[in-house]
Amino acid sequence: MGYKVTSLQVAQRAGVSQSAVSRVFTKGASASPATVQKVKKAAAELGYRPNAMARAMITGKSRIIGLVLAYLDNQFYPEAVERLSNALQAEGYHILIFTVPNSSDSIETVVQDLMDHQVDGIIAASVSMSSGLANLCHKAGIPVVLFNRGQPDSGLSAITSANVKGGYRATQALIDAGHTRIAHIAGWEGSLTGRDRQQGFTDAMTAANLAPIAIIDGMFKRDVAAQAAHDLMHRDTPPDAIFVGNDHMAFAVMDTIRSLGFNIPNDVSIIGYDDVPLASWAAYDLTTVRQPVNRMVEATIETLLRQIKAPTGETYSQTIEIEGPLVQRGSSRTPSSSPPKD
Amino acid sequence: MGYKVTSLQVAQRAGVSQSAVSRVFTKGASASPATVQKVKKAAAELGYRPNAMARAMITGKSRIIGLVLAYLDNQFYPEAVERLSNALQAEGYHILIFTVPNSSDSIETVVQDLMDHQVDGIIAASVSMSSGLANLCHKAGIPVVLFNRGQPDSGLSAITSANVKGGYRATQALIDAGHTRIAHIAGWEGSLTGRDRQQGFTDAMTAANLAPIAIIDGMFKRDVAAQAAHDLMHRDTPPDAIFVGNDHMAFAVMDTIRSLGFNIPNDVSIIGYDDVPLASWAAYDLTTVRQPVNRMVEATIETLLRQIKAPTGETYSQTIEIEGPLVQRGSSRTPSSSPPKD
DNA sequence: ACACCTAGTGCATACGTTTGCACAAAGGGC
DNA sequence: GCCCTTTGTGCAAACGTATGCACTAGGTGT
Repeated sequence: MGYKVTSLQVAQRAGVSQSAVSRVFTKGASASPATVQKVKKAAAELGYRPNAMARAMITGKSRIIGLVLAYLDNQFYPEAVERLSNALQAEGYHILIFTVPNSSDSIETVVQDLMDHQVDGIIAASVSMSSGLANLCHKAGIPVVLFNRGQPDSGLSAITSANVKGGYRATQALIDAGHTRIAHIAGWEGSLTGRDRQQGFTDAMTAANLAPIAIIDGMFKRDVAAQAAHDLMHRDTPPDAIFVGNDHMAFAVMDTIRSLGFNIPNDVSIIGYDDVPLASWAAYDLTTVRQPVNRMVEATIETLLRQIKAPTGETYSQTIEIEGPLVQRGSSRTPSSSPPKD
Repeated sequence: MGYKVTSLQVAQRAGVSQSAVSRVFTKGASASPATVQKVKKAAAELGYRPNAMARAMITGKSRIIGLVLAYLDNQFYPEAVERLSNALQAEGYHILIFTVPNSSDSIETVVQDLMDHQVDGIIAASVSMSSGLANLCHKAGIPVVLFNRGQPDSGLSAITSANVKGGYRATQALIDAGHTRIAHIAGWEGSLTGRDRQQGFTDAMTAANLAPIAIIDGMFKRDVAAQAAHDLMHRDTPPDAIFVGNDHMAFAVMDTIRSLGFNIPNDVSIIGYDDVPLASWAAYDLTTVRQPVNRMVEATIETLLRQIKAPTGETYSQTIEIEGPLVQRGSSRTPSSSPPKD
């Protein structure tokens, strides 16, 4: 029996007008204590709750925000999703979720889908948007925030960690520990995130007057990274340290290297990026650069809501970089644990 | 400039009525080739797309389904979410996502929220619904499918793996390998999933005429399971095998046991449940009972859509149990790798 | 040529809400 | 007791679409 109870039914049961009912349930509207009580009573008896869709249609605000993300196997994202979800829930928003392969054509249709649903805003996690698409959103007045993936001159807001600095810091730690044959298995070079971390790597190497043993694109994928690690360790002079573009790949790298009979960190030091929960588990105990998820989420939501609440036309797009510390664990040597140099 | 273009504007530009436009975009309605062409042209020029909310309001079908889930740190769920999302997307549905702590009061408000949004159906992953809540959904004509968590006489559809049989199978494998001092760190005893797996465990033990060393409630939580493992291994006669209620806990158990100086599987065999991706990674190489996510997702969606499409009033609730094999890996001994008995 | 059916179209209404407007009642300052 | 402000109320018009109904045009069978 799919009976749906409307404000009108509540109204006549409470002996007031339909508008009165609406006002009781619209926060910010005024109603006398007497009406409020009558209406609430009638509503409770009938089990009435305002229809969010009808409300959305008239106000033009759906209180739904679209979340599109590329990877879910990288442990960083489930955590981010959970936090985003909770934070937005607290603000009275809901999340329409989309997972898309990282190809630019499918994201196009997804964003269109989102716009059809009148979402109030879009959070795009680790996906790139064509400038045409960005324009489309802008025209439709839908704010977009890029999460964990900047995009140079898109005019889009973006929240990332300080990837260049983080990459630098990780590499510097390897150098400080006395490593000289250092390789980098990079994040996907098609992403700014990957390129920035790599930039930090080369900056640090150059500053230390060291030449990288190798830089290989790991595509943010386990299997690609594993293959890269395999190749690296089979060189005539294998690296004694590897900075990997994110934790997700670093785990694959560690698995591979160990299976080849090498010891971590005695033979090779490994440093990752993200500090996902798994990094701290004993089986990996991975040294890594922390991405402060909670602060990134806070910044994302604040940026998004500010844009949503802004008077139409005005645009407050902003890009924020959040720094995270290097978390020293057992997968990499420290200066004191290194063999004495010269 | 948040200009929104409506079917009416398209209509007058194409020189037809608003109804005509609607019919062109409503699949199943009829329009002459000439009108179709005129309308499509005008629509393209204006960048028109039908407003999903308005459409939802009039048809009563939002093509949105609500997904509520409790854990996201257990790797099983991100995978499930991704698959559910993709499959539903293919059917033209969208997912409104909610993460809730596993307390019955908060799920109440969440489901209410979902109903306010006129979702066409609800998928509840690993959360329990009070019978009152189940009734509410039934009255509102909103089908509910429980994913990976059955609920005895709720009248709700449920898709689970064959937990009793799975638990039995895992335990039997330990017995076959020659273990005699077997313990069980159970899933949360407040969940049917946890209880069923435990049932399988005790069944197998009884059948083999063995007494469990211990059964401890791990609550599906890493820290609780770790503590349990710690306690177990500090007993006078520690277990030589542990069946853990799910992989997520099993990893914590392995970390703990190894840190105490024991070898897996020489000192202790470990078997988990789920076969999440991480289970196959070299660092854990965990023997486990596979839950076939893809088939569970298929079944979930099929069940849900069938109920959605069913004529109102009729109810096709069904519960499906899907069997999964034991995946033998390195964390547990096999009969041949065991020391010879007698 | 007549009756008949079919496909396509426009008109108008409905979905369930919010909100501007007009107005009534009540309260406050002299 | 009068005027002015405030507060609460109902009426009616939106929001953007789908769809039953009546109607026209064109085609088919005899």
